[in-house]
Amino acid sequence: MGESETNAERIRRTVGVIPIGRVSSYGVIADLAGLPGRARLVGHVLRHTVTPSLLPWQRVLRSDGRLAFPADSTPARKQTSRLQDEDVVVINGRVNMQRFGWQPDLAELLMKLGC
DNA sequence: ACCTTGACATTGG
DNA sequence: GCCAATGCCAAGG
Repeated sequence: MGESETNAERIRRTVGVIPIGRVSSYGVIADLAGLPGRARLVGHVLRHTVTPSLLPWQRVLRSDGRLAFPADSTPARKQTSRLQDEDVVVINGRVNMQRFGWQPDLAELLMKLGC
């Protein structure tokens, strides 16, 4: 029968495509996953993902480049650490999207997603 | 089934 | 740049 892939699965798959050393945003991931306007769902899915270590969740930021976690919270520090490990510069809980922001060509993404 | 909470985005003051 | 209002909708209570 038809596609039985859940929204959560599509979102996790899309997040997994963000290259090392680059970052994206909740809104962009939602769009690329075929769920326009549902950025909040992306955050929800990441928050409830049981195996976060298998996903590059640290590369997903707010549209303005700020981390979604409260500044100086434990998760924020962990995310910052993981980003710096891949040479992404984080200053004041924020990444320069102009420099590290990444957004694939839609056709290219669909290829990678196996469509 | 209703209400509140969120790892959000966009627009308008 | 900051704040409020809206739209969004799955999960938890």
